[in-house]
Amino acid sequence: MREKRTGRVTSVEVAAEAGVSQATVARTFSSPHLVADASKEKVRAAAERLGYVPNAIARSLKSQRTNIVGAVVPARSEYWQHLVAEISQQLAERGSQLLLFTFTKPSEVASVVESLRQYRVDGVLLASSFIDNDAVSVVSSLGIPAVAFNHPEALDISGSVTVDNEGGAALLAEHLVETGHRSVAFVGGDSETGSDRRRFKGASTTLDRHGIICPYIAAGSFDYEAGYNIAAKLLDHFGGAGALPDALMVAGDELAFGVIDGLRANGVAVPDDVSVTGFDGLPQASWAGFDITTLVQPAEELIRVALEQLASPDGDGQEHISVGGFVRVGGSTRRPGHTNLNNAEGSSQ
Amino acid sequence: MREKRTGRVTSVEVAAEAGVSQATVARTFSSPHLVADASKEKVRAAAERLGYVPNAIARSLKSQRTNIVGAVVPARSEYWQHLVAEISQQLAERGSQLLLFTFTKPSEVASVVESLRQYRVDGVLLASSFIDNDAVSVVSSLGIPAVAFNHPEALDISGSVTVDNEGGAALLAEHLVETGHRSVAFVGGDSETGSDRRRFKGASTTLDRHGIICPYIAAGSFDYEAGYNIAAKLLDHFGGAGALPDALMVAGDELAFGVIDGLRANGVAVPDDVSVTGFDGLPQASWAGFDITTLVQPAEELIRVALEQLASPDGDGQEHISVGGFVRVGGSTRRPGHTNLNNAEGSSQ
DNA sequence: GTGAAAGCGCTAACAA
DNA sequence: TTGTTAGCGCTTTCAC
Repeated sequence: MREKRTGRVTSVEVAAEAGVSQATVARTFSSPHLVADASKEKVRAAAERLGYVPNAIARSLKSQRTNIVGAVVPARSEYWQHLVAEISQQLAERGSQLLLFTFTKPSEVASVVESLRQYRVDGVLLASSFIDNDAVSVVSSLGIPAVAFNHPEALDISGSVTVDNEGGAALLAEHLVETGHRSVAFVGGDSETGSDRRRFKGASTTLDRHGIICPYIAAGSFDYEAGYNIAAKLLDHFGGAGALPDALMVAGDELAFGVIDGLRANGVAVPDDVSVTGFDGLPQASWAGFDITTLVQPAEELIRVALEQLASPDGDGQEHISVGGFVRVGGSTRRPGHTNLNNAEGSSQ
Repeated sequence: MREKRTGRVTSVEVAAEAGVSQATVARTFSSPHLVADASKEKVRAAAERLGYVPNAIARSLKSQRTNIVGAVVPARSEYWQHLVAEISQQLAERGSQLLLFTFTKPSEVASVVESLRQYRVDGVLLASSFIDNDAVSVVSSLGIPAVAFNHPEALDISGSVTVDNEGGAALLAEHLVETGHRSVAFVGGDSETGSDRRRFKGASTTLDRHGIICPYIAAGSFDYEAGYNIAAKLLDHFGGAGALPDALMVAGDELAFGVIDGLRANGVAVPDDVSVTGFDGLPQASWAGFDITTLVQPAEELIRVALEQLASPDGDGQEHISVGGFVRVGGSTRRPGHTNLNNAEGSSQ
């Protein structure tokens, strides 16, 4: 018959039970090295008997550190779901907790920020491709360290960590050129976002250097639906499957999934009629059904760098870090030697 | 030149600035109806001027409510990523925050529980198909309300909310029978989990009633990889594509994605050679590439019920609620009139 | 309607 | 090494 009075056991009660002062109990749990082994033993035993657990809320109030990091991310994004898993894991390793906020419309971000302030989180990770600069500046004006993810525009507002969008897109473009693609179009997500612009820039600049002009076509957003819907329009635009460019560079993996499915639904073969590349390196990108050539963002490293920036002696760490990704070659793009390039005769339809 | 001293403005300072007592400031933010309009006005203005935000940590310490709900979920699961988005949204509507914990191995759950205790969350949502009863009982012995998700076995330990696994699988089985399928095999995920067992039970019982014996084949886990890998073994087991049953009922959507991709990689056409059903109703299940027939779990309702249970006057709400799902018919199963049933001659390979 | 005062459970000087 | 003593910033009686 243990008498674990569910929940509200305090250090005072443990102290009484153990026959020591409350301070000794506190120290046993927060700085054990300051307590004699004998006392520690008594305290631990008493705590065990009573079912005592230190109250992190009280600790936070006193120490001004919550060990909680907030993250503000879009609710329905394969990319962010992927990152959240990584964030959560790394935070756990560092002994911190993740307070997660999701939004479906950027306008919801404002109220989220309010909660973040109230909870005095130690830092905030912002999915800021989708968050306007106003929100970012509000967050960092709170005095809580913030790091914007994929949003180097946040200059002078907060730190930021970004995959090298421009460089990554350039790598993909190079790969396409090397594998014999001579005409390429870029399918963007949300042209308001920096990621989209930079990826297009990296792609078009590189292709331009090879004498290829790369048009930008907007899908409107980064989700599957948008990709699926743009596929038919793409066919219209180019005048049929036979007239498609050699390759489509799509701004994000999830969007690319939609583009591929949309094309296939319209009888276009990928990669035989057209090669498709993605961007992100999601786990699903490696699934056999898609198996897309994509730029893999080093998620583990990105998050690690971001968390280090949050933890760094506050304020000055206003750095803007860019991390390189690498190309993963999948089956959604043709290899050299592959025939069937549309430019020749037009084999399909 | 506002003088928002980033962060640490307290109600005392606001009180001084507004020329009222600290208590009035506090009331203005926590129970405004107790404060005269005139005072409220002064306080609000002063707060605005100073950039004051109530400290939720202090509030929690005093009020013994954190307005934080914890969720413990597997890190890499499409299903749980889907639910987390929903949980987060609904919590926001209720003015609560989500403290998210992920685990890759069930053994990690223990340490998570420790954090949960320390943070005195108001309640915990447990992804307990993957969590052993020990962990569940530890959580609920904390005195914090817990609700187990898809784990009705948690009887007498905590409340639970579950989709009607057995009934759902039965619906799918009925659908298969109605659409002319005469031989069916069940591909399970983790046979240790209740969801898996119940789904198989619902399927096999129903099929049995129609004179169909349904073998159980274990993929080992619920992820894509497991599904992909089991496909080849399935072919071995049955002796080639032509010998496959009319339909495969797969225990979860993500697993089904893998099975389908694996089958296709082996030259098996879905649904022409074999129909495949899933279970969960993930957004990806509707993607054109898969478009699977599946049992849709009413996520919104499941979460709503779970949160209500957490919020209910504590303790007694030890209910075990089951919510029905519905069949979404996709293109991964054959319709009546469709030819090509293997049983006839064996058309493929 | 408002203020004074007593904590919530802990941490962190400071003494002993 | 341990105990004593202030608070951290808020909520909430209890008077006025």
